Amino acid sequence: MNYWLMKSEPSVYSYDDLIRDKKTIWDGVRNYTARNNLKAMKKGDLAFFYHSMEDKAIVGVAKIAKEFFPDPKDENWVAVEITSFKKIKNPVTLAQIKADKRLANMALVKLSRLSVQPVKPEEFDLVLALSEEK
DNA sequence: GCCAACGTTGGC
DNA sequence: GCCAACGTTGGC
Repeated sequence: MNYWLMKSEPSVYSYDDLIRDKKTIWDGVRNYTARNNLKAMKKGDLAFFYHSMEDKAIVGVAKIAKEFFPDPKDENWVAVEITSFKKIKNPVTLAQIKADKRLANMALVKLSRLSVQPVKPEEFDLVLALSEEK
């Protein structure tokens, strides 16, 4: 199983929106690196849901429900379908991640503009552990 | 094929 | 609002 991180501006589409909708099509990705990551996703993979801009925090976990298919809006690109999986207890902020040496190599820090990025299993576990802390 | 100009993302 | 980082475009 692989782990991912997908970014969204909460004012556009938030994790609470995903909870309300149960599932959503993740389309509109127009970056080759991000597209390659979408294509590498397998059904059942888990992805952190990151709120950019206002929150700058990981707020939930989504599950890949459907592997890549052509983006309904532009078939040169691809989309996946995700479902809400788990809302994180305490959001893990970008500042927290940057402050933790063990997470300093996360793509979120290194490749700050990439909207769909891979997460290492140990990073995934660490972030979840951070979210359990007060 | 190089690279300058330009556009976009997203943190600060 | 600014600007750094980075991706894309287009002239040569």
